[in-house]
Amino acid sequence: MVDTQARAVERGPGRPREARVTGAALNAVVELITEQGVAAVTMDAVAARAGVSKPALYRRWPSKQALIVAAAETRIGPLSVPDRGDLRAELRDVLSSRSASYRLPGTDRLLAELIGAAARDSAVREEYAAYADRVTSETRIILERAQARGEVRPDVDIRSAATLVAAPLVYRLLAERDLPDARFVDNLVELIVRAVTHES
Amino acid sequence: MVDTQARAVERGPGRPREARVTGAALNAVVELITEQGVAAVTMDAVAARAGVSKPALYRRWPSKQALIVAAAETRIGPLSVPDRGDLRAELRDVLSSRSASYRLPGTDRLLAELIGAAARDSAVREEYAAYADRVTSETRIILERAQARGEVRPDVDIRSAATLVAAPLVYRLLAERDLPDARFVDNLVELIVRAVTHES
DNA sequence: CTGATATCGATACTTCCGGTAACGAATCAG
DNA sequence: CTGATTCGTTACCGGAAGTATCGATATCAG
Repeated sequence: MVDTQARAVERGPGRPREARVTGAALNAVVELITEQGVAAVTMDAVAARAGVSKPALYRRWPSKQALIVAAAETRIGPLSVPDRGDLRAELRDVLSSRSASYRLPGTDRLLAELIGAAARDSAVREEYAAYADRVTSETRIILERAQARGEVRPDVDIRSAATLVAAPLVYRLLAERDLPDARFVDNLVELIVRAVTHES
Repeated sequence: MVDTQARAVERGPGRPREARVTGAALNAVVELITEQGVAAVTMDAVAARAGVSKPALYRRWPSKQALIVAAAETRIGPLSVPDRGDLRAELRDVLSSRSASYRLPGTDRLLAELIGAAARDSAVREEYAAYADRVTSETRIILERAQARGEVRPDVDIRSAATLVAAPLVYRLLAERDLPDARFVDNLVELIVRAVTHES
């Protein structure tokens, strides 16, 4: 990840890492988790599926959990949030995009495993926190822009509101064990807009 | 849990289960997870800490994950929701109570492990789904009562709104890695009330 | 071209942990 | 008393995470 890119740039001595290995491994994780569930994701299975040796995996990621975090990031990365000058439209954009990611098969298990891994290992936890922050920052940006425009009431606490926007999709997926569909997104947008703006 | 109570009532032949074992095991799980983290919760460690044998654990819970689910339920069980005739007050009640539970040390790790375990094992998943449903039902009840009173707009979708209420606390705890404090609860209550009622 | 370095795949290994089996002792119902 | 089920103790099995070592290969510095 960061390590890989840095090494690819600085180009120290020795045989360079084969680019094929990294991609194949991340793919294998997603495939295994989608087809057979989290329990099937063993390092041996990932190595076999990717056509790669186990030590090659450990040269790239310090643990299985770190590998899973990296795989998750290929699925649910940060989004770009174009400024459309309209809170409702931007909320609909970001929530629709994210709910589409969440509806991909296997994403629920990937996310659940991510949370579990973060609880286990402190190194993974920090990486996960940074990732989560990156993911939620766009929501915060949308709200801040709208507040600057006067569309969002000045007394609204942006951080609380950002949590209110980001949380329901994940909760619907992981706690309520259901897919966040378009109707749910519509309902959320209306509720949130009413919560943070001056509309009646 | 259910199994234990049923057996304690029907009283079949044979040596009865020692009540001490169940409680000591659940305590040990919470203590271990709080003091040393999830990784320290091995069945051997739980047995040792509880002064109990490993087979005694497996006579009560079919797997380690089931044991953790049971331990979690002792921490974050369902709440009673007295009808106070006022949406804002009832929301404040339920969110304050729940955020107090979440602030107990170790609850974050317990919850994260719960989600991870649900992703791994289908039996645990169903048990967890039932538990989650129990937990969120009170929120739904509050909203339905308020809608019947006319306090909540008739066009509000109760299920979506219930998710909007239940999700932020957990999200703040697990994704944003921060404790849901009283100020956050206040902010949420105001945002949600504005979202679902006729107030401007 | 040469030597140093770091990768590759393959294999074997250690270690830890979840879960089970087998025991004798204890405690109930009938 | 008899049969059933629990208890704790101990030992064991199997799987999976992570490491070590190997010869072979690829790149860089000089």
